[in-house]
Amino acid sequence: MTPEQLSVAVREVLAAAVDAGEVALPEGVPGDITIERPRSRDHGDYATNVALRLAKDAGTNPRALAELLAIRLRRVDGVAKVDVAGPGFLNITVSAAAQGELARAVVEAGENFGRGEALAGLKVNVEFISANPTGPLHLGHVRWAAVGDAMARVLDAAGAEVTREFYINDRGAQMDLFGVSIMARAHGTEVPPDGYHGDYVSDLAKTIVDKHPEFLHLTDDEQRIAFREEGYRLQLAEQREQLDEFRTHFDVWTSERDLHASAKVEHGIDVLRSRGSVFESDGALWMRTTDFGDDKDRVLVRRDGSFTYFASDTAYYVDKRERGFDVCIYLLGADHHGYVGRLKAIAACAGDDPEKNIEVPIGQMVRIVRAGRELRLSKRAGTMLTLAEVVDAAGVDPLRYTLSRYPVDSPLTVDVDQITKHASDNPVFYVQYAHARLSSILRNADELGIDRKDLHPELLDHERESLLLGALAEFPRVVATAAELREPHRVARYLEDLAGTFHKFYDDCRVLPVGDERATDLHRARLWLVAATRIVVANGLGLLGVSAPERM
RNA sequence: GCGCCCGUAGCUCAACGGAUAGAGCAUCUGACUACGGAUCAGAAGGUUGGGGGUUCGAAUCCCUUCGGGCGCGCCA
Repeated sequence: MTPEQLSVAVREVLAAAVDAGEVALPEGVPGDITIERPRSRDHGDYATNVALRLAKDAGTNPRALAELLAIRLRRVDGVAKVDVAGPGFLNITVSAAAQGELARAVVEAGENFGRGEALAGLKVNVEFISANPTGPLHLGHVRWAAVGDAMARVLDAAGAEVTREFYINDRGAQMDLFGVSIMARAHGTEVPPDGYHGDYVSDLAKTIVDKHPEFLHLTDDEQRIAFREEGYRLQLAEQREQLDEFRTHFDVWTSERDLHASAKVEHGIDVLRSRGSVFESDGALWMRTTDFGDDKDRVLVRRDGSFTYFASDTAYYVDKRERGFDVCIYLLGADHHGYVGRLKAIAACAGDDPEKNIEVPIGQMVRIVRAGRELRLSKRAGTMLTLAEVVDAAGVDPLRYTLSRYPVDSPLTVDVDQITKHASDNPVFYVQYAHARLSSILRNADELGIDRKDLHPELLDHERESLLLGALAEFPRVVATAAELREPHRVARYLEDLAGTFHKFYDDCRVLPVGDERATDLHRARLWLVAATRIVVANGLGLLGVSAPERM
């Protein structure tokens, strides 16, 4: 019996009580009845606070209402016990047979277990990282690579149609500065103070000169462009390669230049003009974002006729909506949170609902500590820790896991020594180990020739079996909640809890026969449970883009 | 100055407005001649920064105050 089924049962019980005239609910029977897993085992398998919530409407006290509902609830098939506790909670214990059936359901659903329809029909665009192509991706970007990808996977699992998108900021002054910096290195001259000083610029210069020695003989103006363009090409290719290795794949790469080249910027401005949000002043073209909560109006076209970065943003949003996305998610770092107001204003100016069509979760910065001291990452100063370096040192799985197990709106401190040298402390191994153990049991069962033909769910009545089944039943709700709240870290936390519940079960409940012992129905029932648990662990790790190893 | 985010165990962090605030790491004590000890059992560790308020119930919502991070360009 799953929480979903229980929720339905409670609603039916309420309706029946109303029909029987035992209780009056002027506001009707609520559709959303909360069934939760109580923290304490003493409070049953499930608990609901309906009586607390409805007492006022029913004009009675919560405990009396709870007692009344308990009587009917006890008659529901699969319900073993109902207690009224505390201020009026209903604590429900499910029968082992009803609970054990879940093992079969999970095994039959396989990799689809946990997937749902909560967000079915919703077209979602998730944009993240969107780094400038003027340097390697660094640890600061990696959090969004891990979280953004996990978010996309979770949204997909909840039924949404998801597109992962990377916006390439390949226009503007910083690109020229990048070109000039490479050129300086190629000639062995000083990089300008506000240029890019990292060692990688020298490497780029060398690579480019080796390949294109003729660049050095071009005019200065030609060289600036040649080095800029070649550097751009190499750097973008490197970013893609590193993200590929990090198992973060984008469906769409949109270049800011392309928005301009394809006249989408003009089109975007036209769209907003037609909605009356564009005006001219001081020889510049503006968007009246203050109509929608922005703290100041924004310039689209400068007095000299050139487009601002904001114009690209505007056009980009219009373009996304014209491509049919219902929701555009921009995962930004806290250093960009000043954009939230204007992005929301863009949506509003375009006639959309800024509360619905656009979401801008702000990820707090990753503080990076090494040997007790904070590292400051700066691309221009050249002090950074690249994605490639950290992946080499820590491995993709531990890194992805570490970065996606925290909510993005909390600042995160990563100790580089911790994540590299002491990788075995990482909770990812606790979860992966559970998967390896589960796989091992299933392998051994195969070798012993034990099948799982008949499931006798009522035999799974050990407390640890019950806890494990209860944990498995939570998975679909965890996925749905993670998707709705855009909080993939919930999946990681759930997996740690599930792995712990499994390890405890393993410790107390022998799964396979010992020695010459014959396989009993209990062995087989536990094997079903093991098979189901393995599936859920694997599915959960998959949502985080972390591998589920059969052996470690 | 204005705005956004954060403040929870020694450290890193959890906790759809729910019951006795939980994990991991670190510390201490135990458990392998049976399915993987990368595990398990247990101990210790807290005025959820402070103060008000809302209600059956607040770490969570509101106000206030203190502390930390970040942002406020016709830059990108």
